[in-house]
Amino acid sequence: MRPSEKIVPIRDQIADTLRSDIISGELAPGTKLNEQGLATRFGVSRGPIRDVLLQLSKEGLLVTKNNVGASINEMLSPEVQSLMVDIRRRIELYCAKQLKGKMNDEDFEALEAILADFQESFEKEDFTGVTKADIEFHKYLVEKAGGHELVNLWYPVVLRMRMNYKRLDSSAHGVDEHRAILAALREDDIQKASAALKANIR
Amino acid sequence: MRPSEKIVPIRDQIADTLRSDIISGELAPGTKLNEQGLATRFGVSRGPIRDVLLQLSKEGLLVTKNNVGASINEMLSPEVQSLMVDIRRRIELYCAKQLKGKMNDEDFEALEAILADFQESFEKEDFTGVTKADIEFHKYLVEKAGGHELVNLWYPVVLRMRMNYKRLDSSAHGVDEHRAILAALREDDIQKASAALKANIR
DNA sequence: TCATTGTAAATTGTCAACAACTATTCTACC
DNA sequence: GGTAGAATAGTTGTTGACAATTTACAATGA
Repeated sequence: MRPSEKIVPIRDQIADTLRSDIISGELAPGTKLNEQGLATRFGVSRGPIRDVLLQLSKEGLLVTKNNVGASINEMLSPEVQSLMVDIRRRIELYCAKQLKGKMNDEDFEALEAILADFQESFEKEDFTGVTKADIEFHKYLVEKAGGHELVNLWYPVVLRMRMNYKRLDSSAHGVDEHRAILAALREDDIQKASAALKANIR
Repeated sequence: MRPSEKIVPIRDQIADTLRSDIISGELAPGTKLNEQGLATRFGVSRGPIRDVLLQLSKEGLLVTKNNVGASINEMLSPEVQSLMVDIRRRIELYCAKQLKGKMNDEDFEALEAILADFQESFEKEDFTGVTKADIEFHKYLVEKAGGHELVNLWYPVVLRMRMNYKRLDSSAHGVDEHRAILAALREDDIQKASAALKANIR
C-alpha cells in the first residue's frame, strides 16, 4: 500500500501555524494567548490547544504561568543570545564531524529539495518560508547525525535565536551559504563544511 | 502577609514523583506509561496526567509517539553524552562569569541550605535525594545568572545526563566538590569557581 | 482623591464520556 | 503448521460541561 499522503495530526498543524506567527513577529513578545479564542479559530476544542501551548512552551516560544495562561516569550538578552549562538555552533560542528562518510544520495536529494524551497520562498519574498527552509536544512543534518535526541536539544536553541531576528536579517543567511555547506558535504570535506556552518550560524 | 506555604499544583507534584522514579532508575528505559493507570494511581483524571507527560517529554525523560503513548527514554550514546557534558559545562561556566560580584548573603544562605539537604540525604543513603539536591544546587546558580530562559535550556541537558548515571556514581559527585564551588563563590574568585565547576560536571 | 473591599466576568484547571486509532487474538484458508 | 485477514480489546485523542482561580470593575469609606 502506498502512503498516499503523510497524515499530519491537527495538533501539529496548529503548532506549525502558531510557530510561524511567532517567528515571523506577527505575534509580538508579551502577547497573551487565549485558549478558547484559539480553539474557535482553529475549529477544535480546548484540549488539543492546551497540548499545542505546552509544546510551544517546550520549544521556548511561549511562557506559561499557573492559572494565568500562555504568552509570547520575550527576546533574549544579548549575553544569552551569544551563548545560544555558541551552543548551536557546538552542536552543529559536532554533527558535521559525525556525518563524515555517512551521507548518501538520498540525503543530498532531500537537502537539494529544501534549498529549492528556500530559493523559491526567497524570490517570492516569503520570509517566513525562508526561515522555515533554513531551519529545515539544518534540522535535517542534526537529525541525521544525532537523532531525535539531539534535535530535541537543538531545536529550542534555534527557535529562540530566530525569534530575535527581524525580517531584514533573514536575507543575510542566504541560499549561497547553504549551497556552500552542501557542496562541502558532497566532497565529504568536514573541515570545509565546519567552516561554512560556523560562518552561517550567527 | 506572608505566603504561609507555597502552594504546589497537583500537576507539579505528580511530575516530581515521576521524575524521581525515572532518574532513580526505578522505571527502566523503554517502559511504557499508561495514562489511565497513572490517573487512578494519583487519583486524578487523565487530563492533568496528559500535561505531566508532555512536561516530562519536554525535559527529555520521556518520548511520545502519536496514538501510541509515552515511554521512558533510552540512555544516551557515549558520543552524545560527552557532547551534553560539554554543553552543560559551557552553560555553567558562562553562569560563573555572570555571577561575578552578584552574589549576596541571601544566595549563600540558600545554597548552604541545599548542601545541608545534600549531606543529610547522603548520610541516609537516599540517593534520589542526593541527586535532587545536586541538581537544585546547580539550578540555583543557573537561575541566578541567566534566569528562567537559561534554566529551560540547561535543565533537559542535566536530566538526560543524570538518567545515564547509576546509583554508585552518585556518591562520586560528593558534598565536598560543592562546598569547594560555594567557597570560591564566597571569595568571588570566578577562576577558582570555574575550575571547581568544571571538575564537578562530568 | 486614593485605597480597599466585594462582586461579577472572564479564563484556566479538571473531569467523565465518546470517537478514533493501535495492538492483539482468533479464525479461515492455503 | 503457517499466514492473511477480520473481529475484538485496550489505549490514546477529542469534546463539552463544570469547578476553581484570577482579573476587572464598581461601590464604599477614610
